[in-house]
Amino acid sequence: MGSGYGRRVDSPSDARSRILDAAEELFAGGGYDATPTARIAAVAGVPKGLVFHYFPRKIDVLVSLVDERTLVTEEDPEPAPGDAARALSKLARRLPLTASPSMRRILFREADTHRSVKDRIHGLNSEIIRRARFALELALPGGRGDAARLEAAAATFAAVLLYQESIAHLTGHTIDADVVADLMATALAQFG
Amino acid sequence: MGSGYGRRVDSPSDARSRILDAAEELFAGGGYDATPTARIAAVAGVPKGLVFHYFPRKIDVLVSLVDERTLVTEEDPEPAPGDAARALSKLARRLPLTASPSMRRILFREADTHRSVKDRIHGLNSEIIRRARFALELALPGGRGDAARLEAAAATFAAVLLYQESIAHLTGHTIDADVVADLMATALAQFG
Amino acid sequence: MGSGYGRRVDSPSDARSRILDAAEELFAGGGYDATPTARIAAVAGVPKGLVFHYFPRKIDVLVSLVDERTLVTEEDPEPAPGDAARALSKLARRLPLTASPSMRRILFREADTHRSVKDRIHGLNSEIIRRARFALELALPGGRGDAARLEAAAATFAAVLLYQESIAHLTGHTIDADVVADLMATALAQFG
Amino acid sequence: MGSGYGRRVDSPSDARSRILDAAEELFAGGGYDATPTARIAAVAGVPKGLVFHYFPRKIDVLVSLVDERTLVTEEDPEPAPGDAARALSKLARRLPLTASPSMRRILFREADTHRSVKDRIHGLNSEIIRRARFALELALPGGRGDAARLEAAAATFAAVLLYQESIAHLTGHTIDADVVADLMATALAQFG
DNA sequence: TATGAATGAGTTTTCATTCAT
DNA sequence: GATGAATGAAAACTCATTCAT
Repeated sequence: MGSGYGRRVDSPSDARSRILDAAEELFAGGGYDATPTARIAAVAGVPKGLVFHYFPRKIDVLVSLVDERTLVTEEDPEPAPGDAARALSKLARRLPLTASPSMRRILFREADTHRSVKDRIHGLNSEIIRRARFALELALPGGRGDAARLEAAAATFAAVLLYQESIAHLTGHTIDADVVADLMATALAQFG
Repeated sequence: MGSGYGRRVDSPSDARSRILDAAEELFAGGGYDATPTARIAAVAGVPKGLVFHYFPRKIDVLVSLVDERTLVTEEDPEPAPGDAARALSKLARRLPLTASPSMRRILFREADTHRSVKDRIHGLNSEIIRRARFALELALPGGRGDAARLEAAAATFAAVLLYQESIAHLTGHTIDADVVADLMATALAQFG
Repeated sequence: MGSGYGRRVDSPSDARSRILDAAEELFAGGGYDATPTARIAAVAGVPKGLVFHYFPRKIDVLVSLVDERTLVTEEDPEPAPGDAARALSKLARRLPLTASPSMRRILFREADTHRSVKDRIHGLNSEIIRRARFALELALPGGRGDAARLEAAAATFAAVLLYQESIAHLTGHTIDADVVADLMATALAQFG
Repeated sequence: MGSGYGRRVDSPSDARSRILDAAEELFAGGGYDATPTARIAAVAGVPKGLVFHYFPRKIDVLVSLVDERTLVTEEDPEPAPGDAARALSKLARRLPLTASPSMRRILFREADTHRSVKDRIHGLNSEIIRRARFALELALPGGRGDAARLEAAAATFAAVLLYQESIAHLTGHTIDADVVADLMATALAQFG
C-alpha cells in the first residue's frame, strides 16, 4: 500500500500521509464511491474525525491524492539516443508520470468522478503522446513519414504505458512495453 | 444507449428491457455506484418497485446487463484472407464481442464491482488475443517467429480493440484500429 | 408439515389447504411477521396471487389457521374415573384442544398479533383449567380443600399442557404431563 | 419502562441506554419484527441514525438487550433452609435470572428470532432446573426418590418461574409460585 | 488538534396488495 | 378461478458531514 515510494518518518502530521496511503489502497481496490471515509480512517488507523480535519470533503482526499501523488515531469528528456526503439524503451522506463501502480489505476478508473482527475489524465496522455511521437520520429528515415501512422503508433504506445497496470489487472495479460516499443519502431522504419 | 442494436418491439413486459436500457445508459455515464436504483426506474419510466421485481439486488442489474448484453462469439473466423494486416483489420470490425459502446465502458469500468464482470472481461480478452495471434501469425514468413513479439503485438492489439472507447473517452485521442493493425503486421513481417 | 392430521385428497381447492399447510409450517418456524406471503406461496407451490385469492389480507391466513385448525371441544369429558391422577392423565391425552404442535406454537407465539388469536388462547386456557380443576377436585378427600392450592395446581397443569411444545422447543427439556398429573394429585390428596 | 431496575443517571452518551430502554419497551409490547427502528428512535428521543451508530443492524439491538439486560447468576444459593417448600419459595424470589418482566417476555417470545436469545433461554432454564432439583431433593426423605418425578417437578417449577409473566399475559391467570412450590414439595415428600 | 457522538438526507430493500389478462 | 406483473408505502441501512468537547 501507500505511494510505494519510501516510508515516511513518523512525524507530527504523519496521520495525513497514512490517510492518503489508506485511501490510495482502497480507491484502487474498490473504487472511490464504494469506499466509505470511515473505512479509510479504520485502515489508516486514525479516528474518523481526523479524516475530515485534513480533508473537509471526501472528494478532497481523491483530489489531494491525484495532486500530490502523480507528477507529470515537464522537462524534456535528453536528446534521444541512437534509434527509435531504444528511445521508446527509455521513455517506457522514464515514464514522465511519477505514480504508483495503485495511483495509475485510480487515475484511470475515477476519471469521471472529478474534473481534476480527468484534467490530469488528459495532461498525462498528451505529454506521453508528445514524447512518443518525438521518439518515433527518429525512426522515420528522412523525418518524413505518414502522419496517421505516427499518430496511431504514438497513441497506442501511450495507451500501453498508461494502462499497463489496468490491462494486467483486468485481463491477466502483461504487456511488455519494451517489446511494443520495438515493434512500433520497426514498423515505422518501413515507411517514410 | 439502450442495447444499441435494434429496438425491441413494444411487447408485454418490455419493462425489464427498459430497466436494462436505462441502467446501461446510467452505468456507462456515471458509474454503477453513483447510480441510484430510483434513477434507473425514473429513466426507464417504471415504478421503483419494479426494478426489485426483476432484479432482487442492485448488483443483479449489472450482472444481467453483462450476461445478456455482451456476447463473446465462440465460432472461429473463416480462414484468414491474404495478409495479416487485412486479417487484423477484419478482426477489428468483426470483434468477437457483441456489445454496444456503453456496454464496453461498463465492462471496463465496473470490472472490480462484481466477479461476473471480471470473468467476462477475461473471457473477452483471451478470445481476442487468441484471434489476434492467429491473424498475426499469417504475417510471419515461414510461420516461425518471435513468440514474445507475437504475444506483445496480439495483446496490444486486443487492448486497443477492447479499450478503444474508454481510451477515447478518457484521453480525447481516437486510435484508428486499422492503422494499428497495419503497423503490427508490418513490424512482425520484418522478423520471423 | 401441515396440520398433521390426515392428508387431504387432491381436490379442486386443494390449493387452499396447501397454503394453510405452508403458513402453519412457516408461522411456527419464523413467526407471522417474519413470513412473507410470497414465501408461503412458494412453499405451498402455488402462485403468489392465489394466496390473496383465498385470503384477501395476510392476517386472514393466520385467522383462518386458528379458526380452522384449533378446536376446543366443548363437551365435557365422561364422568371421571376412579382417582384424580388418572383423571388428569386422561385429560392430558384428551386435551380439549385439537391442534398440531405447530399450531400450538403459533397460538402461543402470535397471541399479541391479532385479537382472534388471543381470544382463542383465553378460551383454551379457561377450558383446560376448568377441566383440570374438575379432575383435581376428585383428589380432595371430602371434596373440600384449599381453593388457592386447587387453583394453582389446575393452572400449572394447564400451563404444562398448553405450553408443552413451546417449553420443549425453547428449553430442550420435555415435561412428562402424566408425571405432573400424578404429582398434582398426590399433593392435593394430602390436604383437604 | 427501561431496564426497570434503577434509573440511570443522565450521563454523557446515555443515548445508547435510552435506545435500549425504548427497544425493551417496544419489543416486549409489539414484538421485535413489528417494531421499526424509527419507532425505537422516536421513543428514545434520538435521531434515527443514532440507532445505527450504536447498533449496526436491527438484530444487534435485540442481541445487546439480551446480553446486557439478563443475567443468569452463577453462584449457588446458600445451603437450603429447613424444608423443600421453603427452599423452592426462596428460589422463586431469588430467581437466578436478573431481568425485568419485559425482558422475560422478550426472551420468551423472540427465542426464534436469534440464536443468542435461544442460547440464553437454554442457559437460564438449565440453571433454574438445576437449582429446583437441588431444592427439591431436600424434600425426599432419605435422599432417595424417583428420578422421573424429581425431574418433572423441577422442570415444571422452572417453567412456572420462567413463563410466569407470559402465562399471565396470555391467559389472564396468575400462578402463585409459592403455592406451586408447596405443592411440589408436598408431593415429592410422599415418595422416596 | 483530536475525537467520536450526533445528524439526517438519501439509498437499497422489503413486501402486502392490486389488477389486467 | 388463476396468474404474475405492477405499485408504492414503509422499512432497514448507509454514510458524508457537523460539532461539542
